[in-house]
Amino acid sequence: MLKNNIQVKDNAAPDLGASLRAKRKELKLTMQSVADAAGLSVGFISQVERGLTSPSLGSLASLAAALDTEISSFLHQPSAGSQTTHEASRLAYSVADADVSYERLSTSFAGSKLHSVIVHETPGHRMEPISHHGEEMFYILDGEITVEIEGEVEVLRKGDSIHFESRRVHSTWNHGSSIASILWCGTMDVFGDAPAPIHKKASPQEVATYPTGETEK
Amino acid sequence: MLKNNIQVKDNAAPDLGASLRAKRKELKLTMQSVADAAGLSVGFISQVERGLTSPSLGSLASLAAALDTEISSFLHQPSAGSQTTHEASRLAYSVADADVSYERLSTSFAGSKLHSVIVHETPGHRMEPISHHGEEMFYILDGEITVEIEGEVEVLRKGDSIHFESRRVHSTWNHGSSIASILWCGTMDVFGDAPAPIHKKASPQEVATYPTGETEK
DNA sequence: AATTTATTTTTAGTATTACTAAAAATATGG
DNA sequence: CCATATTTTTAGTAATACTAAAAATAAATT
Repeated sequence: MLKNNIQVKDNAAPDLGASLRAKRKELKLTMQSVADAAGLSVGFISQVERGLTSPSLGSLASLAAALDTEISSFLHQPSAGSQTTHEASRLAYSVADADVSYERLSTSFAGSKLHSVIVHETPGHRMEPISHHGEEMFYILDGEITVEIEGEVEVLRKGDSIHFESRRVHSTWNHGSSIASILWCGTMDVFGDAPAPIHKKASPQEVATYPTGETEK
Repeated sequence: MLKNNIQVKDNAAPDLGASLRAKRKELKLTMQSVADAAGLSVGFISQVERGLTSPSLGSLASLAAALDTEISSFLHQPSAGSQTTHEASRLAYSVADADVSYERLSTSFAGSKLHSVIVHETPGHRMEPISHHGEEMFYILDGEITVEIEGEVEVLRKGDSIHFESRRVHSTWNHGSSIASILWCGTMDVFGDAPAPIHKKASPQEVATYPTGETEK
């Protein structure tokens, strides 16, 4: 008997079970209820949460749905991607605080309407909700962020993008543990080369509160 | 015998197989090579890519690794009317020839002026000189290209960018030995959602890189 | 054209494991 | 304490993930 098949085992998701459990606890749900909601058995939930077994994609999808969470949230991977930063000679400058730095990409010429910049955001940093004219696009070069547009929350990871009208109230949050680099492209003049009033209507508690003292690891 | 378990089936990921295939094609890899890299069999790859079976999480992880992509990229859930695109769930389509493929990033809504797309260019390929209205920006995600703008020649490598008025005659050339991936962003409607004639020839037939006549199940 | 050779699809079968149901264990609390 | 809710364990099966090899298709070569 040849036994040359490689054991990939639970290499898939480091602590998928733990994540599922954490989420369930966060929602204060019982195994029974999520089992029902997902059409699975309690015992199985227990096994999955403790990593004794790995759910199928279908079950994981049901599980994620029962927990009202995106399936990919449970599958963080140590990203084997390369990241050579040889984009030399671009000076990064920070405005206001040191949590964010910018690398300007676009130039400005007469009548230019297109602006682009790479934004580096430190872990935990939030971009306050804002609304203005024009439209914009993000492309995640590295790391991951949470984007909220008029209540809709999306998680963007490396390679993902989003395109929307700037007038819709939007905010971002680097929920990850590493710096997020976002390639921003839009029609609004973010550099102030031309007068462009940023209508900042940041209401105090308009945004959902993320940190509830949860001990995230 | 009770048969009350609901068939969630391939509800997990709408077109996970298609995504995997698209990514493989994009990297110009053969089933054999990814099978080897992932420690799986060719036949199985075939089955997975056509949605005949669903890989386990472990296998999916191996597969993602073999394709140098984050696992979550393949598991994007259909969220309500989002304008988000996720890597690998974006289907690349090629126009005219197979030397170039595109991954559309931007959507189009009323009055949208911003368009973005990722362009993959094979080594040696040239983009013919062109001039049109608007402005545009390149950002090199991978590989390197030579850009010529009104006689001025520039070499752009990973992480570099360029921004210019589209009316200036411009052309690009992948002088490197690997596929160049360029994030393109501009004000011209390259997708034809609105009337904007590009250098398009008489063949508006967009040939998907997929097998013609996919047998949908 | 044929005849290679590479690449993908199909087929059939097995070994793995995802999953269940029910019983033990552990906690919760009145 | 007792009663109930919740989680863990156990044992077994039904499903399917996966393989190996053959058939089919496509792509080169002569």
